[in-house]
Amino acid sequence: MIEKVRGFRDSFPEDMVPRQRMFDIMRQTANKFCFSPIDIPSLEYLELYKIKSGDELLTQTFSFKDKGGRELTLIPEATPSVVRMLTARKDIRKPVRWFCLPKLWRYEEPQSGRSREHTQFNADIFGDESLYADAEIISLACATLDKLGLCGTYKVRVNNRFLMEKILERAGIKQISKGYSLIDHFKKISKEEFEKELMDLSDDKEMLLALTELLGTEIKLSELDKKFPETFKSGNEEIIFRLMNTAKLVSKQTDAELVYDASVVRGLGYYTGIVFEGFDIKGEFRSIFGGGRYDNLCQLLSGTSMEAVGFGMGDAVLELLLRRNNNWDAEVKNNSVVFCALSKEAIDMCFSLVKTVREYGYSTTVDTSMASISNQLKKAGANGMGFAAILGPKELEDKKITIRNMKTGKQAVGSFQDLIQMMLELSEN
RNA sequence: GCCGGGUUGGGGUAGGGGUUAUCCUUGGGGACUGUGGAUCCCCGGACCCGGGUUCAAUUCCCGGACCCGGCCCCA
Repeated sequence: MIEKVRGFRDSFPEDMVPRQRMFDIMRQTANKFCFSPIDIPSLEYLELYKIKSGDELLTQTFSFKDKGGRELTLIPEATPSVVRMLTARKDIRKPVRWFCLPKLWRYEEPQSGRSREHTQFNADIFGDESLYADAEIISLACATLDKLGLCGTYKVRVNNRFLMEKILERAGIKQISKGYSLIDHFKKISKEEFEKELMDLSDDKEMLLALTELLGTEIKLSELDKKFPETFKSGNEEIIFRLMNTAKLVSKQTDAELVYDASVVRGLGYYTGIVFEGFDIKGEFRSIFGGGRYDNLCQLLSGTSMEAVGFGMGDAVLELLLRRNNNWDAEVKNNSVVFCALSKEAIDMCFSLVKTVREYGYSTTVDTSMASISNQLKKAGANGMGFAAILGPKELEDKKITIRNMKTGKQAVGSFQDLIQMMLELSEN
């Protein structure tokens, strides 16, 4: 027996059914927001990731040399490929709204909500620098979660990289990237530890105190202009208003709570405006989705300048969340029928009926086991079938068929032609 | 890459230096001779791998693999 590869997961029907339902909702929601589907390759040149990322990322890729000595890698993220595809075409009208559901791979230690292979719902808007694009991206992420039945269980924490830069400068912090790195750890390390490390970055104790205070506070975006500390406000009014207006637009699409949270900086260096993360309100899991504006990345990767804003939503954390909300079941399909054949002749007859039944939108199969009727019905019930169509010597003689609603137990007998009609009638009650 | 805890049939478990390895469940078959998850009967199925200690290891020791969780990182 050969074991499966570390960090990879087998997915059996009981998981794939709810997972497909989740992916279907992602696709449907993206379609409703007029995002077009694309697909990206699973392999790219490692080079594609060297440009924007440090060595850290490269050690966490599944990469190898192909037979021609080229360095390839299973893709660790979607954005570079999407950008490569977009900039390869000069004829695409802006703005561009694209989404995809690629599998991504990361060579790191598996832990809760994170395996070495996962699927990510990825959506971007290119060529639109406006706050409307920011709002649409966040709205799509929220609308998807709402549609999954998660409304009220999550909130979105928002920040803006420009605003943070100004704040760090005002706090006297010169090493901006070190500042971000420390802020990223704000929620993970103790307050004492944090303050100690913060003091190393600047001498302005008063400002650092104000910064620590701000980092520990969540402000509703609708009240940002009133509640934002005066110390950091002047000169940043424009960014604050943009954040507020973005939130106002998002609130037309979702009831999800949007809060300003200075500790959200995202690990990435390449974000250039708004950054955001979706969080489970109970705080049990890692972030549900994350994203932001990255207006400079296209230029870096391809030499073509292009504004962009997008998000990624992994399936692993989402699955944990849906499981916790008891929304991860393989539900009974009312439009499924099993033909219970009780004789050889009946089996033949069943097979000449299934095509029509399928054309009417039902999922159907024939039970050819020739087991007793009670065993066949037992099996049908266990398999969650909506109907059982029973065909035995009795029915064959009369050229009729018995149809049973497996949920209600109600039955009807009629001609083969009436089968669909009988199922419709049995569905109604 | 690092740290902690695990690993007994498909799932959940009991046990334990020498036994036919326990029980539940799932799966397969059958009875109830054409109407459902009941009951009864039968069957299949496991000690993660390698090395060491020992007369003897599934059990003890060491290493590895994998699983769970955490660090790093989060694209």
